[in-house]
Amino acid sequence: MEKKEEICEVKLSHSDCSKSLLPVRDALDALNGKWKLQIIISLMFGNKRFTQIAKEIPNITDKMLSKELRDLEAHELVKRTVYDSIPVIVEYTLTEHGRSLRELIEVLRVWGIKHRNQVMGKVEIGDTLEVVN
Amino acid sequence: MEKKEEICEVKLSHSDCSKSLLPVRDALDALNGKWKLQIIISLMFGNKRFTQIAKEIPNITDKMLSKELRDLEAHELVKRTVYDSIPVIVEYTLTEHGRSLRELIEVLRVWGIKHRNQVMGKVEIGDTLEVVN
DNA sequence: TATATCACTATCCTTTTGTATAGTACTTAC
DNA sequence: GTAAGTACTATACAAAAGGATAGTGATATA
Repeated sequence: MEKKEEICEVKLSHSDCSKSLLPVRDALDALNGKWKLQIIISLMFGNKRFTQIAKEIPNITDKMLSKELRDLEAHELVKRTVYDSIPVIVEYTLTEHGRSLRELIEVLRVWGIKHRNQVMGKVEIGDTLEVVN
Repeated sequence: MEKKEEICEVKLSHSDCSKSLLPVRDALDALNGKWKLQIIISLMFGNKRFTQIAKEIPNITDKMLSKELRDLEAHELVKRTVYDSIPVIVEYTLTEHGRSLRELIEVLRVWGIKHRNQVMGKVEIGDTLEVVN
């Protein structure tokens, strides 16, 4: 009978947890990898053309930018517009859905600053370290 | 002279944008991949032991869980405690710093639901699709 | 004519991520 | 004594992500 109670407890916790896991998984599927959020940030600051974005984001290669923009388009976060002027101009803009990531990015940015101060200041992790105080 | 103005505009925007990019990059470095946030969510719901976490998160393998827990420990988000009882019990808990991700996860969860409703309902993307309405 | 820009694509390679399967040393349950 | 659970590690492999470099066809600039 102890066993039965335990199962109930586990099931409840498991079910609650799953309810959180699924949407977070969905979000991560759309925003995965090193570059997507950085591209979205760049577009929030008004960048629009391929080469501009490439210059804005340190170390991104053309190949990655091209691939990630295609992914973001498929997820309806970014819109690609081709103007058939001479020469042809390709413009990238955020969709309404893409702009709705503003809050998430803000929270991530604030947490990132905290993380850098609390953890990265002490020990060198990765390659983006700059000396703190 | 048009050129000079343009350079100023780009520089300003670039500098502002970089200020956002760096912390977000820091955050992504600590939280990257498919599993870290899911593990943290699982620990927020009170799970603590290796096998429990493994059961809680769909499709994670022992190898990945083991690796990601080590990464999270290195970033001071998770604490690993060994009790030398018989048999030995290993407990994983969130650190204060790990718990500070609660808001981020909540925002991500809410956005994930919105994303599922707005985008994933229409077209099949990935393997987590369930029929909407 | 030579160089540069734009918006990419192609190729090759390495690293990381993820899967599958098995095994270990211990203990508890049946 | 057999099976199952705990907390992993080891091995082998496939797939995806990411990096480096070069090239393309257009046009614009010097």
